[in-house]
Amino acid sequence: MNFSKTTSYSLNILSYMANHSDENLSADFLYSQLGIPYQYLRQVLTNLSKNGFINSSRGRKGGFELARDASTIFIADIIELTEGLEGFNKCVLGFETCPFDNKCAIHDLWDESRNNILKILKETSLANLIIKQK
Amino acid sequence: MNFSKTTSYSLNILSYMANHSDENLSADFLYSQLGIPYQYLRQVLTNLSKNGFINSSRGRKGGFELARDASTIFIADIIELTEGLEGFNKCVLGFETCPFDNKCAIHDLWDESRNNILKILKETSLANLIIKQK
DNA sequence: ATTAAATGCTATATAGAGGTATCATTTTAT
DNA sequence: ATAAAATGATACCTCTATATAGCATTTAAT
Ligand code: SF4
Ligand code: SF4
Repeated sequence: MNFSKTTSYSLNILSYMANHSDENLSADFLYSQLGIPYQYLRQVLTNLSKNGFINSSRGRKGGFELARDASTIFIADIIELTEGLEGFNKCVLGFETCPFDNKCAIHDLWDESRNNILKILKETSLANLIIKQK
Repeated sequence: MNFSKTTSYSLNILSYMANHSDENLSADFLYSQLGIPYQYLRQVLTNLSKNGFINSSRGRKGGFELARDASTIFIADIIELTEGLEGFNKCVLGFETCPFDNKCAIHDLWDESRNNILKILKETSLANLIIKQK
């Protein structure tokens, strides 16, 4: 009942970048700032780059930066990339076909909570996120 | 962002049992009713048995049944056993130490949603769950 | 007593997420 | 030109959740 590490890493990286826009950040530097294992960090950066969240520049003085304005990148977009949002559409009890006649006692309550969360994820951008960052 | 299969299987099994209390259900029969891989089902049943959720009887006509009244077994108890509830206490972005000065824009909203879910899980018993079962 | 039907136990296999290691390529500083 | 500092690409390792297999033990029916 949590996002994957890859998702968390991605959110971590992007929110950091949003707070340091206009700066070109190398994997080496990001490694020193965030606690993400270096080689895995590299892979995540490649993934974010290939999918249009960040731009990369090679060679000495190369690095990464946000590809678009932080206000246009939403948390849900990132999660969609890293692990998908399908989980939010599944039965909480994990049933493929619901065995209950109408609905079980938990169905609607769960649905509501889940929709609340989805709403948050879809409406919160990286720009919203960093407003109060140190 | 979902419960583990083991959690879902456990919930599946126990809610079925709650709806068939007083009946002694064999692994073989449960296998025919629920879609859980047989050998894994056996392991999950053993786990539930060892942890006091169900009682087992061996030999011919053996099987499993709820160890206590369905109204005393809460969803949260089951999840606590199978995967723990620690996930509900973690930062949504997966940060070990929060990099934000006060809170990020998502913190409180997330907290609220998460508490709602926890509340549901803690207040809903197997008895509540099956009220409308087929 | 014997057999069949059940759980108890435990070893092993599989798949996927997470993590590591290397070499190739590009760019900049000297 | 050469070396250094960076990303691109890819192969492999490891760990855990999930799944499979088989033998041991218990109980009930005959
Ligand atoms: S009613 Fe309950 S069991 Fe059925 S799909 Fe909804 S949450 Fe799942
Ligand atoms: S403020 Fe945001 S980043 Fe910090 S702990 Fe809360 S959710 Fe995580």
